[in-house]
Amino acid sequence: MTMTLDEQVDLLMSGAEYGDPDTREVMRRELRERLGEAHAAGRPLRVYCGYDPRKPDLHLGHTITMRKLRQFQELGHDVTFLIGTFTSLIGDPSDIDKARSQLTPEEVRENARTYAQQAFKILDPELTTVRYNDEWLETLDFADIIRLASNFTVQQFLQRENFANRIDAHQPIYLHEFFYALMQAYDAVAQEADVQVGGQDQLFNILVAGRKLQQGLGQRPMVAIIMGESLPGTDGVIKMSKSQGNHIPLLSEPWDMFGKVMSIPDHAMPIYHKLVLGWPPARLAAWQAELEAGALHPNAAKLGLAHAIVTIYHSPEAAEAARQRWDEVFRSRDGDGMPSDMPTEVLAAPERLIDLLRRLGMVESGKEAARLLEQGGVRLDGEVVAERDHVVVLARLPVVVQVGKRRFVRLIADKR
RNA sequence: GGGUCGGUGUCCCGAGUGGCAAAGGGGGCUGACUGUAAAUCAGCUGCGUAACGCGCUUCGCAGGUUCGAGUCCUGCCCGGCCCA
Repeated sequence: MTMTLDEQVDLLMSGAEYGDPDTREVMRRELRERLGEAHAAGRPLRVYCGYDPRKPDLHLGHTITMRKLRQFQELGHDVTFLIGTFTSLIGDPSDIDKARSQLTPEEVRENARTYAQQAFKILDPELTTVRYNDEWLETLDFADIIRLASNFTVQQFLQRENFANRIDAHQPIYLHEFFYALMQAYDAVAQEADVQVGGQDQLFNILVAGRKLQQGLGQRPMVAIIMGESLPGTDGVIKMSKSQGNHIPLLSEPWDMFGKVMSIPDHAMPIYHKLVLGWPPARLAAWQAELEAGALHPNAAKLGLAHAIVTIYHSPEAAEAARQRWDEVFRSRDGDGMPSDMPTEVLAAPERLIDLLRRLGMVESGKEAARLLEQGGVRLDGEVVAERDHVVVLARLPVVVQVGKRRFVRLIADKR
């Protein structure tokens, strides 16, 4: 670790974005000061990033902040992976549907438990402290909260883009949403944080609420590292999020993960390399040049990306297997295009294909099955079945039922 | 509390004159094409059926008017805006 102070600052500030250059300069300067002081005092900085455990799984989009934490970790600082157990019990205010389904403490604990496991794909478990914010938030009483709230004006909160937009759009803003920011701000105070990492959606919570509250309570305001770019989802445009249905969970199975990565549009490949694989600019530029020169085929590039990502979250072996299966299923133009492994089900008596598909859960409804048959989306051993009344007889067994390109079931007469 | 505007196809956004299974997007699914599950083009996208016919269930909730209601009336619930 022979980086100079300025090199460290450059590294840690890379990817951070604040919407205006002045703020960036301030953060940069403060970070430099702190790093210098910490070094002189021989103590590491306290760095953290908070994650909301309401959703059962983290996805690739979350790894951007984790990689930033990792950088701090590698420079010897104390990293806390903070899990917002308390905040998530309240329910996300901006998401009205979800607000109704409040989680029990047990559910939150369960999610939280796997969260840390998932995070350790990026973070060093030895060097990471996992904490839960109910540790300090639960102890606050109403008087405490009023006192905390008195550090802010309503106008300060209304300036937040999120709220300002909703006022313009005539959408509701609930009072407790203000307290959400307040709670998150208190996280920083309780931990006496030196640095907090977050995404753009946390700009207000960290830069305004968190820093102001620390200052109001006599602490030195922390340095905010707000990651500028967010990862687009599988559609290639909209920020990855579970509610958009375009996310790639860290816990997804190798084959699923591989396929999801393959489904991103070509134009999203560079940002995936940058944000998910964490490629430095030089390497990224070289890769892009190769691509543009035609030396690297886009399909090969994407296969490489999918392989690399599955390798990180599973293993090289799993990535290799997924890739092979991909070739089997999609690359063989005239082959049968079937994966080597697929679920097996028993057919004990002749059954109408429509009923069969529904029974196996390969379609949602009989209507859908009928539609798929009409459109030529259903195959038996690779042959399109068009008659909607087709009956699968026992003499055909074993037979592979295929719906669309990716749903396969092998039908057999009976188990063993 | 008063006035006013609004809540639409259980993914989202959004048209809708009393005849509507309800326009149009997005998303999703299927097919063609290809370099992939990309792009492009086409079709489909409430459920059940002995099924191109019949039935059932949908427009915040509950009633009512009507041969017939998303559309009209009444009450309630939930939101925006203005006033207090």
